[in-house]
Amino acid sequence: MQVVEVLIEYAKSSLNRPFSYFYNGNKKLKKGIRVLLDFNHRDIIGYVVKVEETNKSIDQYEEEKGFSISEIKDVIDDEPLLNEELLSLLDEVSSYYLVPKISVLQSMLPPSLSPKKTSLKAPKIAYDQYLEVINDDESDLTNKQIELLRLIKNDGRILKRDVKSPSIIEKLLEKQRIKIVKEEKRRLKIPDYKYSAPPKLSDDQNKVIDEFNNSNDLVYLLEGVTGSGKTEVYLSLSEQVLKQGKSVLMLVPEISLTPMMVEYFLHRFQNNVAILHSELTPAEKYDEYRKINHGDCKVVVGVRSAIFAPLRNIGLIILDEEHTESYKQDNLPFYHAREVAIMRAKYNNAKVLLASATPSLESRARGQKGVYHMLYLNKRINNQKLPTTKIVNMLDYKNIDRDSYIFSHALRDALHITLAREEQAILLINRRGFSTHVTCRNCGHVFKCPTCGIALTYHKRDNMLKCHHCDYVEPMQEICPDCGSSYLMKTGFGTEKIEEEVKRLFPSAKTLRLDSDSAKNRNKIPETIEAFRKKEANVLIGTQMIAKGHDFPDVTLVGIVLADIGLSMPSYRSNERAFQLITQAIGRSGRKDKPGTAIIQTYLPSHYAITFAARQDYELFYRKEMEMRKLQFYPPYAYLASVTLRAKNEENLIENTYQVVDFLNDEFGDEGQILGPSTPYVPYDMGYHLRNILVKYRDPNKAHQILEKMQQLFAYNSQYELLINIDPYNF
DNA sequence: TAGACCCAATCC
DNA sequence: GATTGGGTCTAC
Repeated sequence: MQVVEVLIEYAKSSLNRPFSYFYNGNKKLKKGIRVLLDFNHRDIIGYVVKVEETNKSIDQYEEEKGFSISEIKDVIDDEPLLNEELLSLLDEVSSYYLVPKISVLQSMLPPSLSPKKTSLKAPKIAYDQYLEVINDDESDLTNKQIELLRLIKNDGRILKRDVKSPSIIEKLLEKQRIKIVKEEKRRLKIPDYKYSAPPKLSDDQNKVIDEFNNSNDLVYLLEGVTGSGKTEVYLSLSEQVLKQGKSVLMLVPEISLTPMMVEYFLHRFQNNVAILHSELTPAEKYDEYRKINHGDCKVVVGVRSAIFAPLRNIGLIILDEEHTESYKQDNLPFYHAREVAIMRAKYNNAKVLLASATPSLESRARGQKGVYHMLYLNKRINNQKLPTTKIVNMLDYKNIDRDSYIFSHALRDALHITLAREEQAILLINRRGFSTHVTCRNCGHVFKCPTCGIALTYHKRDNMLKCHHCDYVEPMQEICPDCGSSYLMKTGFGTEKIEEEVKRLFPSAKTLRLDSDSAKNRNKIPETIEAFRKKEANVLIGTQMIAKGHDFPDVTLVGIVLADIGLSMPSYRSNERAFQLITQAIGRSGRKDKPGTAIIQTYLPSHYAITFAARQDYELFYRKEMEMRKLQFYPPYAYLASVTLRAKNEENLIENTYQVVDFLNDEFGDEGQILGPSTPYVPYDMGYHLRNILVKYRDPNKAHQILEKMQQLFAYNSQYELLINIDPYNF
């Protein structure tokens, strides 16, 4: 009898322990395979972490262990799913982030291989069938048969489904002239790119590459202004690494926003490139995964989760736009791709290259301290000038256009001039929908999401109220459900409202809107971007997704309709976010030979995040923000962990949260600061109430011990659920 | 995580 | 007395 210990598919810390099952079949079970189990009257998938051969009887075994064990229902895999490196990475990630191991496994593997019940229904390997000649003897064949035989011989082989007459194939097979060869199919369609030779590098680019090559540090931070040629540095370094027989992992924030990076890599490395991102279908993901795993592709371009790609012998890991928050997963397993990249680089003896025009404060600070090796690309390749920027104080009514409380005179005039010149403008408003709140003027009722408790946003196009946190939607009401008054007020504005304003003020303007509402399917984003680039419209209105690295040669005006939105978010990172967003958005104005203008409307005209962004001065912003972080004891001067408790019963929840707070206060003493409990911005979730605790500390090793102890004491509890987020972003 | 189980409320 | 609904518990 074989006895195995398995991790079960439920990603909960209270179930993050092995369960035992026996197996009497004739397969030799291995660590790292999936098995089908009966767990508490349900069929689930388990992941085998230990196999033991025993002569004991089941009764004996149960007696010893003190629990009953049942039999494995089915064995799913023959071979382990993960290689040695990923297995050790699994341990490292789950222990660093204090998250259930199974949650890390589920992030590492594509849906078809994931230890989840749904993987059983996920796509299998698809094959292409090819016809190949084994004997070209043409005797006793009909003319049609000879024709096909010659065709196949000529091409070497042809796809079976391309041949229209299956009967002729049958005959040729019967007469043993041809055979069918099955080959794994790659369902992701990638255009055939011709190799494009590298352009001649600038002196600055060569300097960066030399410095990178001639040092032995683990992590490099490349601070390079937009348009300084970072991509070519990535490509050159990747080429070198491939020549050494090693592989390359290239991470990008979101593929739909940066299809350019994928194209560059495909041009240089063709079918050596695998692509991994969230918009692939499960079948496509599975195929890409296997190609990487088999070593058919040595370059992976992908988003956050691609950091777990099963590449072997990695030489280089690049994170483009390293400051991007999408590198941090904000649900289980809460990992940050940068930290996982460093773990993998250590194991593989590889290097990590982080790059950004506006690096995250924590990376830049590590660069300052010499933990990361700083590299710089300060000059734009074609020496474009920075746009002229104007900050408009929206508190001063004299600045505001009376006809439109949203537009200032400055922005309206600038837009007018831009349209008259037949140039293009981008209007950024980092909020989608029409208005942000709907309130009853009579009784003060605010329409809120019943599942998460945040205010609903009015969307005019479909006359619905939508929750921007979950996917809750309800029809817009005409009367207040509390008092029956019909005096409902819509306050605040988003992209929809701006689009309407532009159309009202400039009836001849052609507008395009791009936000996650208008971009429902995966082609919509590149389509809209392309339409705007082709000048099918002259005003592009959108959320932050229009601010990212696109190149629009005819945009000469960028208007930031309200720069304060990010700043009012309750997070220690809100200044950093606002600075990065404004800096990036302004950078879209005035490419090529035409000078650009940017207009920033704000109620906080002297806020340093806005003034430094207007001047595109990263260094000054960095210094000022570092002072603030030091003063307030936030990263990079402190480490953070957040603890969230989630329960149905709010009274118990509050009491339990205080117990956890007391425990943390006792354990940390003056080695940490415990903030909270507080009610999160999103106060509840599917009928569960939430409370947050924020822990700040200097010594991550000590903190890790305490948090682990806390988890053991409090997480194994059915009254509430306890979630730990190490290095959280939203606090 | 989700089925089983338990208890109370509700029905006729 | 049977049925329904909500809350809690537990898993090998």
